[in-house]
Amino acid sequence: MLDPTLLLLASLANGQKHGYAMMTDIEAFAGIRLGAGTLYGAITRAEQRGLIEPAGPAERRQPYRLTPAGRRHLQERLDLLDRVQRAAARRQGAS
Amino acid sequence: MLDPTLLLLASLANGQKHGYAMMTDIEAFAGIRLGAGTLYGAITRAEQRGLIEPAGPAERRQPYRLTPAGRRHLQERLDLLDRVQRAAARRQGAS
DNA sequence: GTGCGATACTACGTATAACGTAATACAATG
DNA sequence: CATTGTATTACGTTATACGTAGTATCGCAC
Repeated sequence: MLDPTLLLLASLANGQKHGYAMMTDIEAFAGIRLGAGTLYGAITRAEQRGLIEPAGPAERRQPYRLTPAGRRHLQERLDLLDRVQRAAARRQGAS
Repeated sequence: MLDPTLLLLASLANGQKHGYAMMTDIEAFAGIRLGAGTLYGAITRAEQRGLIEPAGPAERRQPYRLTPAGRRHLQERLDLLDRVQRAAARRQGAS
């Protein structure tokens, strides 16, 4: 539907969060409930790609924050999203 | 990256097109070049889901058009995209 | 009229990742 | 002290994104 990675990055744009907090946050701001498998999978991959990083050592829960690369990546995605959304909406409206 | 289905529906919002035309159109308006496998796979699935339908019989090339359901689906996606984009952009800007 | 690139689509195989679910554990609340 | 919410890991399945190769037709140049 919508790239979980984007949702995750968007959630962290706000400040650091741990996985479960991202889950509820994403549900609140996007209306999309990511399952555990989807979310934590995406987190692991985003960390491997250097888009997010652990913020402090893990206890019971592991907070993450955006890296500079992650913030750049998010911005690029958002710009693309905006371009596509506008182009498509123009067509929908007009046709 | 961005759901091929959305791109395909957006491309058809403009008027009916066959596969290859969608490919070049999508590249032009979104800057995303979908490979043959991705595009025609998405077309087949979109047709099965009743989002698009063949516009006339196939000769060498098969044009498709949006169904009403497809147009509705596109609109919903675009609304969602817009909401998420705005929410995330606000966070990026502020934070 | 032949060669060649663009058009148009089909048919693969592979890899990834989305998704659901179950399991675990601790924390808080009644 | 039992139940619900928090927080994460583990795992199997399935869908699908993606690339590539193959086929065929078309149009244009030479």
